Amino acid sequence: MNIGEAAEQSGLPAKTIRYYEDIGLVTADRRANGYREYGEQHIHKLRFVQRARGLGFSVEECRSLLSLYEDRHRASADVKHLAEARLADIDRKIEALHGMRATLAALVKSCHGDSRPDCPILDDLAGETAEQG
Amino acid sequence: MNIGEAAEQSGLPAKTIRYYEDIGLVTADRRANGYREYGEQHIHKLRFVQRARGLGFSVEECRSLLSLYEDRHRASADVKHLAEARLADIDRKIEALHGMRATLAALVKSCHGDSRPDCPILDDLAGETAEQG
DNA sequence: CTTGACCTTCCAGTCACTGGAATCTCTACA
DNA sequence: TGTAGAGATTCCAGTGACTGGAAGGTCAAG
Repeated sequence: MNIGEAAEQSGLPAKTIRYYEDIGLVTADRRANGYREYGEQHIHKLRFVQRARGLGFSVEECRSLLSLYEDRHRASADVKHLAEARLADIDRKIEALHGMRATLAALVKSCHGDSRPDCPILDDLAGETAEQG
Repeated sequence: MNIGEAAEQSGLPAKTIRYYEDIGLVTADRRANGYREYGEQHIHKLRFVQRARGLGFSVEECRSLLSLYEDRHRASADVKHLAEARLADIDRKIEALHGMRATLAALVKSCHGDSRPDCPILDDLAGETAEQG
């Protein structure tokens, strides 16, 4: 199939699929006319990457996962380590976002939000009240 | 003061301060020798930006916040709208991360993580089990 | 034979910096 | 006075993961 259908099947934009080929992540075959030709195994890999990216794995982590996936002799522990590192990343991000959220929510709550010019949010950002966060 | 001390005072790397000047966010004065000269009001703005960036505002949002901060006639409602939009962003991100976390945690849990080659994480990414997430 | 959809490559832009090279200025010390 | 070293300057390039757009080639339908 052509790249357009591969895009539909994999849920990735054609641009992104070409980009993945550029960086050597998933490489298509070529037809006589120069068009890329995708088969089931290509779609499989593209969907794999699409899903892993959706779970927050970086493109380089996707590359590792793909090669682990292709290596029939790899240990599941290798994969588990990658997944656990991602899990820790996610936990750190969630925590950081909760911190931001708390600070911002407090600021929003303290702001009367009308046409008056005094604004606790700006005052806080400017450090004109007690430092926090 | 020079950019080095401004960096210390504001908590931003000198490189970043130059970058902010490049994009017209916070512009220093210049001395006869070409060195940037920072005063209290510059440090104030730099810290403002540093804090706002730490709360997840984009550089362009920081620009808006700064100009609102400088506008003695602005309404606090304007600022509140920006902050509320950020809050909604943060909530969306937290939710997305929780989704990722749940899926990944389930995968990690189901993986025996030893030297055997079969790995539920890869199987799931490859779509070989029931689709989820 | 033309139209229009789809494909190709390549270049540039995004965001928010960051690293590094080449060069200039200032301060301290022998 | 010379020099060493810290710190300043500009400019260019790279990061990650795409995305947009231009210029042109290919294909199927009418």
